[in-house]
Amino acid sequence: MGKGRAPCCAKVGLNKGSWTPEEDMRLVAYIQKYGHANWRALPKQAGLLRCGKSCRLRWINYLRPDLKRGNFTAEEEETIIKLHGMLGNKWSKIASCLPGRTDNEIKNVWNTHLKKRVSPEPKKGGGKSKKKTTCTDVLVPSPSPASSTTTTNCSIGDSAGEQSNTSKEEEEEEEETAGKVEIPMLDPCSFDFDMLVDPVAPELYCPAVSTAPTSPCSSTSPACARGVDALLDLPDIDLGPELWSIIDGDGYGASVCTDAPPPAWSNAAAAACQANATVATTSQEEAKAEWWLEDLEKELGLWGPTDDYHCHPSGPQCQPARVGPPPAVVEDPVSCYFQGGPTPATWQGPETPAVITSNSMDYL
DNA sequence: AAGCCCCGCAACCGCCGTGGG
DNA sequence: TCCCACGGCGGTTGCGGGGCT
Repeated sequence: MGKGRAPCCAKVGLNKGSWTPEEDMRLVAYIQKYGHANWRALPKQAGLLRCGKSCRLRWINYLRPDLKRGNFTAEEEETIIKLHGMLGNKWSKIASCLPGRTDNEIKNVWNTHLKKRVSPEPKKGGGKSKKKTTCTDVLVPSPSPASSTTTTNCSIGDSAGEQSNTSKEEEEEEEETAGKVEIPMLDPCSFDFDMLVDPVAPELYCPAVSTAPTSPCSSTSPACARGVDALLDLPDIDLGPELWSIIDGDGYGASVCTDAPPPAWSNAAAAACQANATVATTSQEEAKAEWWLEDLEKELGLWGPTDDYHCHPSGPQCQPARVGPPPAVVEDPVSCYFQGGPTPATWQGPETPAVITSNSMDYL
């Protein structure tokens, strides 16, 4: 199949390389409002000079609100090693076992140091050892019950949680990867990995709209975040000062679900969106959406002083922006976002974003 | 202090599988 | 049944950061 396949997009004139904060904001804003039903059409509709694939990758690997940032925990490493032993380079499958982690991230981690750990290679050139905080060095601050439980639940061996630096354990891991050791608690032959929640699956963002996976109007997605409407007067919006003012709260409170969905939407998606309009506007949801958006804005450098982090001065709701307990200490909001951040972590809403809660691992 | 070199990560590239017309 | 478009996946690359000499 795949005959006569045309390029995914006309690549002439498209931006390549690193994404700019502007592009990120556009992409996020667009997806928040319209979802990502059609990646190919998305960049055009969003006013991005990017390939659809590039947008998808950027969203999946970097901009998704449920991403867990920070170093891999020992448990996660353990899981990766074991799953890799069973599945091989099925990064997406492995990623489905590690909530908040992307296949790309896992692939990188594997190629950079887990592979060496499993099958150590002689260090070349005398081994210039760069200071490298191993994944076991720093535990990802996971303020959320969700993120804290997921890794635990996903652990397969009973050694989970232990530092796996001893040579003995390395040997064991090697044996396991060679298939010589029985894998407790999980039989890859009988286990249906497809049952796992795909971290990339749209329904993660729209769990309440099963018939419209890419509908942005999920009650758990940040879809109804403030400012999105205005921001998304795309593709003609000019990312000038007015945009930032919009982002800063001028458009706050508008529910995207009250808007007519884009033509690309299916009727079901549109209906679901409309149906959810009333549901998706609870204060908690708004707060969550704002929480996430604020974090993203912060990350993108669109906000100024860090003390504005939780309470933007121009925001009309400078009060209870966040429902969950405010991060005890927010020394660095950016790193906060990327490490524990806007994930549902601090979210206390009834439907803990589903995303990839520990329930996802119940299949194990 | 400066240059070199290595490592990690983000992003790109190309192929594959699937679904629709 | 064939063709096409699209999303997804895995491999690879290149740049930037940071440690070492």
